[in-house]
Amino acid sequence: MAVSSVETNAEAMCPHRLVLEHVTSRWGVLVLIALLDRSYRFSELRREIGGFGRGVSEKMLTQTLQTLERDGFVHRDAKPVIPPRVDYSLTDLGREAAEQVRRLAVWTETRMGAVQEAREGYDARKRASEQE
Amino acid sequence: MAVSSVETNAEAMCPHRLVLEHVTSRWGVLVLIALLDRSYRFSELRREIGGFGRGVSEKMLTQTLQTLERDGFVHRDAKPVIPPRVDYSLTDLGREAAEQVRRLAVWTETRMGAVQEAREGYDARKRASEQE
DNA sequence: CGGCATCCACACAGATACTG
DNA sequence: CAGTATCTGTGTGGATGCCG
Repeated sequence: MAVSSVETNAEAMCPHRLVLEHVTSRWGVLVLIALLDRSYRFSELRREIGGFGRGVSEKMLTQTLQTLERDGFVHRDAKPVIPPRVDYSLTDLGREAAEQVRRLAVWTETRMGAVQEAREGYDARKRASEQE
Repeated sequence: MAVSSVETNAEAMCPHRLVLEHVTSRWGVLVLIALLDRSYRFSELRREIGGFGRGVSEKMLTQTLQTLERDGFVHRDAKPVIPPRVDYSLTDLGREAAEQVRRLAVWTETRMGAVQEAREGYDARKRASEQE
């Protein structure tokens, strides 16, 4: 069973581009950054990531974690207890990736002002040309 | 008109997370990296990105470029000639982002071996547990 | 609790056809 | 050439039910 059909189709692509897509995927980014702080349990992680606005669905988080685990970025520690307890953490490989991703995220935050400004200019120019 | 409805819905999110999604989006990543080398024309960029496997659809490239332009990462230079000629290049802001993204892409390439290894282990363990 | 399987709705990606 | 408009397949994600 393939993780998802989009990947099955893309199996012919250069493999590193696929890994890059996993790391930069919508939820992959957030999972990696969260796990950089500490290990998380499944539901904990879900709350952390979806702490505001829209959250991850259970299905998407599962899928994201499985993909990242398969690529060797995330370690899954399932403890055979009742009730079940599963902890997710970064591997060394995953930590390297996560640090790069976090750097990008931090940069984004510091540059938000410039982005906002650019958007206002863009929108203004667009409005002006529409009602000429 | 919003760029896309997913963004309209996410308008309530922390804005920097949206920008991060633009930068790390499927085609955004590739566009930024390509433009780091030099400026490209529309079709040129399309060929460069889809040079193998699957490419970008015209629509998605348009959409990606418009989003990145609005965020102030990409500069669009449309020359009023026949036939039309439009050149895309990075702004200073976009160059900063693109360099981060490229670093991540390069890291991914150098680490492909480890990822492949991790995957084989994962798949082997999975097969073993399935047919127990 | 931490999943997996299924169904369903819908947004999005992509192909196609068309325009300035 | 560089788009826009439109249509359709598919991926995404919610809801639900079930299991270890």
